[in-house]
Amino acid sequence: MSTATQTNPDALAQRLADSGLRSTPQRELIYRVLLDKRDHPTADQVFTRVKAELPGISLATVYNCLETLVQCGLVKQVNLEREPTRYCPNLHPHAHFHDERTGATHDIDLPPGIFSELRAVLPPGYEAAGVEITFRGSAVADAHPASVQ
Amino acid sequence: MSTATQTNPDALAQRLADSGLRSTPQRELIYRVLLDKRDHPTADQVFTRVKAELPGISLATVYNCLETLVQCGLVKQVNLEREPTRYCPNLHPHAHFHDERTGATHDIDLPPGIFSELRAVLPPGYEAAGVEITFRGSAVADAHPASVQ
DNA sequence: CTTGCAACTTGGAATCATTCCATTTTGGTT
DNA sequence: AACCAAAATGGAATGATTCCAAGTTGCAAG
Repeated sequence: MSTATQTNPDALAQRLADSGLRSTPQRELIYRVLLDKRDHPTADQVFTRVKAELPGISLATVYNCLETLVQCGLVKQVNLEREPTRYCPNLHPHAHFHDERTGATHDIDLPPGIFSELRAVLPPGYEAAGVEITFRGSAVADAHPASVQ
Repeated sequence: MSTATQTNPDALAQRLADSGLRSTPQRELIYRVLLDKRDHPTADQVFTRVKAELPGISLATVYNCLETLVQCGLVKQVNLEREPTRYCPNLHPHAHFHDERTGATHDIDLPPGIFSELRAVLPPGYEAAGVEITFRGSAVADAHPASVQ
């Protein structure tokens, strides 16, 4: 597996360099925080977590860094309804399951074939660069402990 | 086909009554405007269109009425990224295609089987009440004139 | 009818995530 | 060691949406 699809702390410096961007303590910390607890935090939640280690950081910087990570392709934005944007370092193709009872968002791994099946439903002339699949419902406790928010 | 899944102007009074709500000129007009031009307008766009016929209406009322129509089940909200919410009177199960070049949103009819296929990818313990599928890409002009925005 | 009143509408203020901006700081080069 | 573009910072601005308090209206009961 190439660094491009991995989600490890060291991928950051490489990715930044590839894009002609600098590695900064703020960017490194924010990326580390995202990898550390993969519960799809909002910018504000990231801000809170990051302040514990770097009290002087500003919310604007958190937004800036998250944006940078998204540009680099190391992090994906997840938008559910009109709620604040959430950030996800899982680069594998996956869907999201929004548990309406708990408010948690779980990652759902997808079988490789599903995307071609979905593209097949598009009428001629439609070229899809990406598909986003979001389930909404409720899940039994601890089905996927790692992705509970 | 029952009134419940139709999208015609007369379904409104019935649906409102069923929910113990009143039929008002504002609600009727807003619903009519949505049926009239199915281009997934924002609340603001609905406001503009509705003012032409009812100049005294307020934006707050437009939000209120749209919310009421959503509650009744006659209209669905469509959220794309962080953009303003759009409103859609198409009650048939369908996906959305967001054309990044034009900004337009097209409805994509889905074959009936697709939902069970998608539910099949959920791990045990996950109960999906709904699925939302959004494509992002570009489409050739006039592929679906009726749903171009 | 007409009265009563809860439901509805209205305009303006408030909210809140996010972006913008002007200024200061910093990483890395010459 | 000086330089400078890139980055960080705090605070103001933005924009969609919601909230609120006051005025209006649909309609059911008398």
